[in-house]
Amino acid sequence: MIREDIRKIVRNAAEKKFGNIGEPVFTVEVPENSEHGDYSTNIAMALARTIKKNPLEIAALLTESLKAEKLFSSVAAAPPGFINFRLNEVNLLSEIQKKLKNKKAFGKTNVGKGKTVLVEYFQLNIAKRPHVGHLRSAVIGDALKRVLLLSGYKAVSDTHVGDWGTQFGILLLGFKEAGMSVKDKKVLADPFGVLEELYIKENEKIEADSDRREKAKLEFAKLEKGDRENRKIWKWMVDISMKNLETSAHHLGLLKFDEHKGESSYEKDMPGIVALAFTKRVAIKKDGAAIVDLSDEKLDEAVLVKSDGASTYLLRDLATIQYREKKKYFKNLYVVDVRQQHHFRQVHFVAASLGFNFEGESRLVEFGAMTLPEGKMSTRKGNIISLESLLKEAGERALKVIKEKNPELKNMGSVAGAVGLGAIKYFDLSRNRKSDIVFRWEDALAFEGNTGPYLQYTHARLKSILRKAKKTVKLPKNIPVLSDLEHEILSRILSFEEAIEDSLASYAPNILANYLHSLAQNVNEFYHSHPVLNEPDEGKKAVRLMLVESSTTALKQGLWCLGIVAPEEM
RNA sequence: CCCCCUGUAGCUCAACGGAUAGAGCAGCGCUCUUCUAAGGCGUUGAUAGGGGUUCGAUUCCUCUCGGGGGGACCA
Repeated sequence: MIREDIRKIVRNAAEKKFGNIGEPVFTVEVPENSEHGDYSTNIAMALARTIKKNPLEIAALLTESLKAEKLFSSVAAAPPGFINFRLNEVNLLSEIQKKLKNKKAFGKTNVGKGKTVLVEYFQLNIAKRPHVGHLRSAVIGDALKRVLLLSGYKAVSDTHVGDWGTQFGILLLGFKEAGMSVKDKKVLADPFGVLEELYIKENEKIEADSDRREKAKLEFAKLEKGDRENRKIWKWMVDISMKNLETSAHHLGLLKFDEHKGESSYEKDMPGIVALAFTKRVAIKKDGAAIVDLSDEKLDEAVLVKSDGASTYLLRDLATIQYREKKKYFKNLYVVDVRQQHHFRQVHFVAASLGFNFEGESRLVEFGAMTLPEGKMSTRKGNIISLESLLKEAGERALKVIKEKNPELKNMGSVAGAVGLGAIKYFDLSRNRKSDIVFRWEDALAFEGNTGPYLQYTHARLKSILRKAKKTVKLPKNIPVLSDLEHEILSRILSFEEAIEDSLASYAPNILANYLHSLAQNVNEFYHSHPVLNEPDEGKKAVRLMLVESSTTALKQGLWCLGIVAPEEM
């Protein structure tokens, strides 16, 4: 990566000039304003205190020795003490040319070679249909997995399905009382509709009657103890839900999950953990329950086992950590809603007290809530937007636009699907994952401006040029003078890997999304101001074709990382 | 009561402690005899308030005032 190279060059130059400078904290970055060059560093300002000189003076001194580097065509000091670099164009073009030899591997690095990272996301609940609230975890997790893969990591994705817990007591109670059976034709015709209705009704009853809650909990306790009938019904619910999960994941275009280890799969490990918690005096008994007092951490009480003997979510998560610890993953990433932070802190402390290695190797990749303009989504309010209806609407709107703009297009249906999905995913991924998102149809399904379709469209236009150009032209021996815009675009394409690196470093897909949008803006400006096919100068034409080809490649690969398909035409 | 997040343009969002705080939408004015106008160009417009740390603060600390979330033997 160029940025790394520049870092080393700058550091060496500083050491040569000023002797032992220790390990100064400084950055090499792409300046916001392209007039400041392709890269810049603040090392002079960082060194100012230790070597007691004016930053600008230091920058000027370093600039002198850096000018000899053949990587740069110019190096300049600028107030208050930046050093700005402009890349040598001959070098720039040949680097890009190298990258185009293997387009599928564009942006690929081996920084994660030999390391396996577990990513947990799209944690659906059994017997509930996925809705837009589940979207964030899915698309962020999927994007992380893709970026990890491109960076040379091995990635293991797991849905960690919510297939255990009191909710099944609630469902079982209602199911059995209504005299339903897993063989009923009525039930089989629309299992999710039946279960959802059941769940809502049953919750209402429980609200009104607290004895009923005890009954429901008893059903779950029975299930956990192995009651045959309850197990049978539960198994059926899990089976149909898993099928539904696969369908949703497929419709969302997610990479295949490596594991679907539901909470129930840790059932056998739970008693051991409880025993360990008592032996280590981490847990105490209280009213027949096993609890951990975390009031010193201001985290209240953590419950491992309830008074009725049933396990909790917390215990299941501890078992999950124990299991994953044995796998020796390089990192465990949990892509979860920020609202679960309290719970995860509890897990964190209990795990640490039990001697599990949680800290350092596991971390939350938390994201903000998705709400509706009128407030929170909830099943009870009945204002849930299902994932399927969102995807359907997206596809329909996209198709309408295509019919209007490009009625001749072949395979309209699949392009519409890609565009609709692209809009939805980009809407989510272009935002800082920690921010809350207000879901508005007109925003989530916008096709103009800073949107997924804008990037897809940019890609499709460039592709069109390449199709018409037919053969690629070889670069001439004498490289023509590039315009500032051409230079900037080529330089940005070369920093693709850095966008990936930065995006991964903070698990923030929006960094990559911003990079792509900015690239697309430059490319669109280029598109309208720099003719390619009609350019009479063969040398310029060749460079422009290369620019188009490399931009296309970068956009396509970047979109892939976001889980967005880039159609050839749209 | 305790904990966490958050306050940037009319709206929705960006900005590793750096240079003139960027986009998109909405508004206004241009732009399809040229490679896809889902585009391009121009224009109006913002860091809630007070202290502090720093050569430099939207960013870090602190207080005030707003907004949101969490703290169930739910998940």
